[in-house]
Amino acid sequence: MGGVSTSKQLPQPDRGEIRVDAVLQALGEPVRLTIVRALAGVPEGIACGELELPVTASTRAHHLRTLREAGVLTTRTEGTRRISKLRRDDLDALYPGLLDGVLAAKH
Amino acid sequence: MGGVSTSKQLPQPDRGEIRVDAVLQALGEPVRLTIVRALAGVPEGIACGELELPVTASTRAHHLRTLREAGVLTTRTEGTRRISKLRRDDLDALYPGLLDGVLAAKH
DNA sequence: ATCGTAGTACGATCCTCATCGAACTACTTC
DNA sequence: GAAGTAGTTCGATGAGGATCGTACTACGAT
Repeated sequence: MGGVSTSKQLPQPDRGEIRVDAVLQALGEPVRLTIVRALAGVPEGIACGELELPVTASTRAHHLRTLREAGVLTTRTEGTRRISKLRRDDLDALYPGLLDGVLAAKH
Repeated sequence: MGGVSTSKQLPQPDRGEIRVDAVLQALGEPVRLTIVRALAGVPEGIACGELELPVTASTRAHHLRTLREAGVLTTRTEGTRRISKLRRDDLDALYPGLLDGVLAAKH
């Protein structure tokens, strides 16, 4: 087939639409916090399948959707893969220090 | 009676026992976030009754307990009143920037 | 002791949400 | 097209928790 590399951005809130309630609620769930910690170490993003989590694929998809709709991460479709990465710039601009503070936590 | 002013500290986790999951989950609830915002402006603490919230007294007590057990605030009994204040020092030490980031949020 | 005030504890109800399995979509390869 | 792979969506289930009213405790004042 043609060398057209499809790449679509999944729906997500603009920076101005992000609500701190939603962000905190999204981060306040162990599995999702694990995802955020994993993404924090890989600026270029991670495919869903690479994430090692103690839940099934459908639950993982659910958590990624929750994080995306809260404005915590962004997801881009590349072929059959979906690459997610943290919206560091937006979060740091809206809530300076929040993400770093969370990631500084030992346990 | 004698001029003995009773003053008791309600049970709360030590700094080392505070878990980031619990803190984020506690903050990720609109009413509780309102409480935290109110406390942030009054370093000396606020009595439960002073808080103006769209919930009944029992629900307010429930949220204050949740915040206390998560390590977000501390409560001291003074006579018949219970004064709550943010555990700023502990939170800033554990998660530097987190609280400030949350409080920086516009809405 | 009695009453009033401040706040908590308990039990019930209702709603949100984390989880799973199964069915489905989208892309790639053969 | 058929098969395979990556990931989502849907429906059901079960657990957690936000809320309320009522009963209760603790302290202060009369």
